[in-house]
Amino acid sequence: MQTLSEENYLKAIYNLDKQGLKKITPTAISEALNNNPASVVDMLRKLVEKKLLQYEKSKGVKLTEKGRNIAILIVRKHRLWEVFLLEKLGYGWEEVHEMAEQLEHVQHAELADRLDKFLGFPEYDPHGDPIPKANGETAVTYKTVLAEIPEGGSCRVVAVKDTSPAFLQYLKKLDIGIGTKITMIEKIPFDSSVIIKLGKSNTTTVSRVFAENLVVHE
Amino acid sequence: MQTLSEENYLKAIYNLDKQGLKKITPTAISEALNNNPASVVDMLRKLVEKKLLQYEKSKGVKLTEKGRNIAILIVRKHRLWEVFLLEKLGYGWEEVHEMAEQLEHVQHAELADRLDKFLGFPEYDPHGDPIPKANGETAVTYKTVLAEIPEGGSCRVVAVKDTSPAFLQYLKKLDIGIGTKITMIEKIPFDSSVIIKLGKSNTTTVSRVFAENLVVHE
DNA sequence: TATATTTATTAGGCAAGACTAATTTTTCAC
DNA sequence: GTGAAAAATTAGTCTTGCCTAATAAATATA
Ligand SMILES: [Mn+2]
Ligand SMILES: [Mn+2]
Ligand SMILES: [Mn+2]
Ligand SMILES: [Mn+2]
Repeated sequence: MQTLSEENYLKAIYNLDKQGLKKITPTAISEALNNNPASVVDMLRKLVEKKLLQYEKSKGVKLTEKGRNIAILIVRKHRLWEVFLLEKLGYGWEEVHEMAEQLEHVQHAELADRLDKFLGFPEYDPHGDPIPKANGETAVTYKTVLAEIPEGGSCRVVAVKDTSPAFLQYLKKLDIGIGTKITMIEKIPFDSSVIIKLGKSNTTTVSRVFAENLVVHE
Repeated sequence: MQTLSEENYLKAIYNLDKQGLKKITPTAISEALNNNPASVVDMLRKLVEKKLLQYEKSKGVKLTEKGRNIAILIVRKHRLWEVFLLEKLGYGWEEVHEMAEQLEHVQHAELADRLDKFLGFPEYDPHGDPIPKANGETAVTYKTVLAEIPEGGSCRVVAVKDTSPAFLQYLKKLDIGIGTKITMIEKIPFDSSVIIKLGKSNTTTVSRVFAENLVVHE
């Protein structure tokens, strides 16, 4: 059994790995958890002791099979609870993440599977992230962001990278959600803002930061 | 905002009060929480500081309005989550309490009300305990236990006092649940065991401890 | 390669929440 | 009312998880 804090470290490390970070360092982890590298070093020692990860200064941090399984289960629970909160309790997609951060730590052997079944085995969470299956398999995450689409190209929104209420509320205001079709009209060289067209409606200009946090496909 | 530990103290004190204990002492609280009176004294100091309760050695502990409201909300969430786990996820009544102990601490202003609505505003939890309403009102709890029914008298199960899996599994085995009709056949003076009849089926003998943990009405 | 900068680690502390072992109060019994 | 027993409180520790400051190690840079 792990503490809540240990679970959050495992999840953070798992996510950094999924994001493609090749060398996972104490500093990277401390940035993800918004705490101090010294605290991370303490905790890494403890997690190595518990055989949940390996740490060599040259290679960085690697989860063991056991550590990764725990991390996957937490992510699975997190995303399933987000679906529950949105679909069953009617919360908005900008509200569910914070509660899921608490719910993901609720412990019971069958909980994830029962929730999964109750929700009808959803494949994606409200932010477009794939929900790991009971056997631990996870669909590949799309990595292309709107900023990478060439002028004239078009795509559909498949996920958001940033799940902060600020970003999600802005998307809601622009009427952009998972599945929305976007055409890249023009890229402004000065500050990398982009002009896009939503469906067949009017065009909008969004910032570089915006365009780098919207995950698209096609 | 309170810590998880503070919430558990408030809930324990609220429950002792509901059970009719006139003077709530550090020892009583430590027994409810399965910890040490010395720890309780530390925490009481902190909760007095936060104006969540008052403590005078002569009168014992009393929750303030603020403290009681927090306690009621925790109990409300606990019981609503129990209904959710039983009705929506299909758990048994002996399994839900442990998870509800975790879920009751999930924080969000609207959570209890949304859950309540989703569940169809249930009045009682799986163990027969009344679910506090959004405005804080709570139906009176029945207090008569099976042991108090006179020979020849009959009654219906309305709740269980003990919610441990051991007791609930035993009840399940005896096919006793909320609503089951029981007739008191005989009380054995020697050890206060009682012989009861379930519905119109056969008779069974149960212990004094058993008879004191089954709440009945009529 | 030597120096500057960044990163990692160690050392020393702090707050929360619990515990054990005194010690002081209260309560009970006679 | 006195002495014994029970309850409450205090004192002193421990663990977890975090922090800051100091030091050591690794990287970059010139
Ligand atoms: Mn989330
Ligand atoms: Mn999500
Ligand atoms: Mn319960
Ligand atoms: Mn209950």
